[in-house]
Amino acid sequence: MDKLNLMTSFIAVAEEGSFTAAANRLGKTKALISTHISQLEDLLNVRLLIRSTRSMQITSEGQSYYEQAKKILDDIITLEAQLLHESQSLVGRLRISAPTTFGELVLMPCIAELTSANPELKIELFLNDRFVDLISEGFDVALRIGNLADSSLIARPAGFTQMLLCASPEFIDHYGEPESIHQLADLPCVFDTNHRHAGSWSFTQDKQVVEVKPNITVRVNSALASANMARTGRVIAYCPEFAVRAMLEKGELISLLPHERKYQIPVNVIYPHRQHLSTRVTTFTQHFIDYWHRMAG
Amino acid sequence: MDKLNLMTSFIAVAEEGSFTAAANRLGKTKALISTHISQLEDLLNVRLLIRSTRSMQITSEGQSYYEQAKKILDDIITLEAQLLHESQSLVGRLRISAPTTFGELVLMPCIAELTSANPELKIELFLNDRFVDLISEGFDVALRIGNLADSSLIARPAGFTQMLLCASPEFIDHYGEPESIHQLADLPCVFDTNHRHAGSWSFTQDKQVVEVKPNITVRVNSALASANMARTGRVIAYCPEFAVRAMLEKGELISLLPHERKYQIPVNVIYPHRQHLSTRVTTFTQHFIDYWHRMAG
DNA sequence: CTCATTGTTTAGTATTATTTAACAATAAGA
DNA sequence: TCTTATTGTTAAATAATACTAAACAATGAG
Repeated sequence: MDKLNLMTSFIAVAEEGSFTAAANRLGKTKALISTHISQLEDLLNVRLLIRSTRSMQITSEGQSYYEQAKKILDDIITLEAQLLHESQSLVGRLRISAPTTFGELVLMPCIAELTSANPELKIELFLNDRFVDLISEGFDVALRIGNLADSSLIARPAGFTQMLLCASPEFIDHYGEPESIHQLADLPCVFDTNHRHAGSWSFTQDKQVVEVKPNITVRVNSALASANMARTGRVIAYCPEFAVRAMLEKGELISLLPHERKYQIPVNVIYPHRQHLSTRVTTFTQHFIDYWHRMAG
Repeated sequence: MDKLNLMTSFIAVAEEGSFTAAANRLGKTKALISTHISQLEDLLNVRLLIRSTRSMQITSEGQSYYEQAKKILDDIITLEAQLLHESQSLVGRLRISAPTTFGELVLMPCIAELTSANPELKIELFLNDRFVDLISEGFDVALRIGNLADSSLIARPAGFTQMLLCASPEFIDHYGEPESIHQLADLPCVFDTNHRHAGSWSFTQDKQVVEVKPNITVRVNSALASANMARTGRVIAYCPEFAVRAMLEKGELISLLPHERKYQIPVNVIYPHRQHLSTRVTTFTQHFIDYWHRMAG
């Protein structure tokens, strides 16, 4: 038995002063109102209304129940409205998980735009290159670079990042510019261990993926660290474009074999469910995708 | 859909941290808890819990909903407990309707006992010899002397009052003591118009009711007034015992034909319904009935 | 006195609540 | 790595209830 329904019926009767009027107000039959009041009285074990077929009078218990029951129904309406507002406006906390270098170089300016436009939005960004359990660590959303493992999580594709082979001008002066990816087996290379395939780099040739095993002299679990390593002039690095963009623009690194079709890796926004997404999550996602297209395009 | 049920399930899940534990606590199946949470989320259009099959985490919306929903359920429990206490303890108002003379002579001492034992009980006593509509005038209880009209009201028999033929010693000195009720047709009488049968008095002889038409010289709508009239020595009165008891004890009036079986009229306590009587009503009723038996017996 | 209207009751129907059982996902233990 | 036990979800079946329609008794208005 739906107690809130009974309370609603009783409040209508108390305010209208009649079962029939209350039934009309609620769009129900008077028979239903009658059983509702009886049920409520049985439930509370208290007489709420003294009634004959023609006249009715509220008891003193009924009066005090009316006042407080009305307040409770009001509280529920207020709670629901407030909750909807909370989820549909850009206030409150948004916990984001992202890979370290990606977060440092790409996400910080993107988030800066969002927070300056929405000062009540509180972002908590956790940068970590290991795979994080969104649910148990309570993340609202995560960014993932690379192909996704099978999972119950929901992915929204945001685009791609280009992998680039890079070396410094000094490196090229010393070793000459390679003319084929197969020369990488003979040239000193730094390897970003965040990549899936341990010890090999992937390239796209004629829409086919080609794996090459470079001559690895240094391994490090950071794309930015591998780019900085290449900048010293000792090694070639294979980095996502966002990690080396600034260095390429300054001439500190040069993109090797630029006419080769390099490997593209997907960028995804991940969330742990599909329904009832808060506006915080959807707004962040859309803003990031826009930002990413501006940067890449 | 019973919203309070959904809220209860959600609160259990939030506190137990698991659907299965919540189901055990509520004595329901986990399947039900699962659908309850889904329904609540659909209803509110807000994600309350982020969950996989093994781990779960409350959202920030879920947290704020939990806190306020818990408060609302508490409010309902408090309201119901308070209401029950209000109806089951002797505090508050009790509106009583009673015939005038009966109230003045019998009820006042009876009520005095009750209120001195229960100082928080507030009695409102309305004395009136016309028939009062309990419901539209908001009476909790009424006392009725005499046979009841058909009605939807509930009657609880309290006993009887004896009708007595009375005259003063002066009257007897002057007219002599009558030897039969049939002499009343020739003796001056005062008639209490509160009686049902206009112009005749009823007696019981051999378990048969006998009607006698007295010689009415005065009519008045008050038993006490008719007793006081008899005390002047001019007339015979036919009064309920409670109206003349004090005068009989003082010798101001004498009961005529005491060996005749006089007419008994019922005393009833009336209330407008049968269920969910407040303790105020049942306590008053029981106390009155006890009091009445002490007086009569 | 009749008539219209009230709240109640009952029986029937529509809707919802709940369970059972099968399922996919996953953490723990061997 | 595989098995096992446990989690939350889902679908189908059933139990429970909400609701309505219609007939009813009570009563105030005209």
